[in-house]
Amino acid sequence: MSAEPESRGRGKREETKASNRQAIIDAARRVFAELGYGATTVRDIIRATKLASGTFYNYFKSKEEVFQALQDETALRVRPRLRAERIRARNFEEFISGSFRAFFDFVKTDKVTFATMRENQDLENVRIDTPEVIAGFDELRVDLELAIKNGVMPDTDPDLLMAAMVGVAFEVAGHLVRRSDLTVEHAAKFATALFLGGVQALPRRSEATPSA
Amino acid sequence: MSAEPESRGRGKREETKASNRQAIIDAARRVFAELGYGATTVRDIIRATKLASGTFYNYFKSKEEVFQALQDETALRVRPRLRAERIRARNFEEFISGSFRAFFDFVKTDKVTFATMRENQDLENVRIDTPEVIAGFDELRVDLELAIKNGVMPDTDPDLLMAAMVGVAFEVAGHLVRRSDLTVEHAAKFATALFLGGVQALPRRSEATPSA
DNA sequence: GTTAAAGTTGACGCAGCGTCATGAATGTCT
DNA sequence: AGACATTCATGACGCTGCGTCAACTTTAAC
Repeated sequence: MSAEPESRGRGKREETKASNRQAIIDAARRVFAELGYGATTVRDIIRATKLASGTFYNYFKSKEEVFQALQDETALRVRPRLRAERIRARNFEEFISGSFRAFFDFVKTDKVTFATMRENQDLENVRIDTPEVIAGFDELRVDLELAIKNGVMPDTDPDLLMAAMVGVAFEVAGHLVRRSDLTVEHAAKFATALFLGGVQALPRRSEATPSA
Repeated sequence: MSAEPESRGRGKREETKASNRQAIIDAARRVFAELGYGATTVRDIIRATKLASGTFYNYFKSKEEVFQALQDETALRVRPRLRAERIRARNFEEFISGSFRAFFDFVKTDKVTFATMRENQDLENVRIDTPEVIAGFDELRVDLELAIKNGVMPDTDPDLLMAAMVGVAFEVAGHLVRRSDLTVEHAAKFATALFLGGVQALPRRSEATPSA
């Protein structure tokens, strides 16, 4: 009666704590997907689990917080892919096209997650502003700044460029999910071409920005 | 005891109907701005009015629906401006730059509306998918298709181009609201340059798309 | 002035919210 | 091993918002 298969030496306490938390997150994912974020109640989530209602609040303050946890899980899966693409890139073109391709690829294969993440059957949506997601955006901006410093890219406003890439990525991804005739390949080519062609024409910081 | 100042010959019935509806919408605008969309309840809205709770449901099905009405009011103000800019445009450059400038201009002068529209103090956001807004997007797409037909623009996927413009517009607008050092002028120049430069490089439909 | 239609009102039943006293399970110390 | 302390699950509780509906009031029609 020894040698538990569970990860080494964690006390039973931590054990169930982790498993309860995960149970709630998993239930939440299922319920959000089924009812949509707006229509889901904390009670719906906890009912989809073996736990009692009070227990929910030992782990999360609200359904928003569970949703954030889901977002973070997702971002945690996507970020490394994007990172890898960008590190692998040997020039600016690969940097851009790799990023878009990786993101669109994720979106297409993981439609459900993206759909739940982006919009629900109602009009309710949730801002994608969890720490993990913000960190992902920041990573992109830092890399853009690096590209500028290395002279691979014109010295333009990296904030705006990041915003533009994010905007295009998400909005095009929306079409990618909805339109069946649209391939990842095509979407990525489109976005890449737009930015490669456009970046050269962007206003340089020395010209237009008043300073900070 | 005659000659009411109110618009001609409308019965008293229609009169109060319109005024009640507007009272609810106005109250909603105030309350959303104060509490944020997520935290606001139908009761909060109706309490900010002289009406009884039941009356709310004679005019709207839910707070979502009032919000949509607000969105539509906003879109109704923005659309004509965008339309005007595009009609005035004598070439593709003016088409693009006019659109962005008009939109950013609206956003900057009407920060509150845009902020309430886009995000609330919580993480909650609402999808901007009301009929009026969609119609605005469609208008843009139709104009893009026209530009393609006229040979002013390469024959690329107008859906994706529209998505890209919308994505950039909204995401950059977000920065415009937050960053005080960012001018409408700069943001518009940025977005315009990106698209003018980028569009030329976009994949043509004859090359890449398999068809419909 | 009478009657019909339309619209307003607030009380009602129902459901979800977040809390908290209770008790069970786990860890600790001797 | 047993006794005590700690941590945590539980579900009932009070509260608030939801959407409905029967009763009433106001306007329109004749």
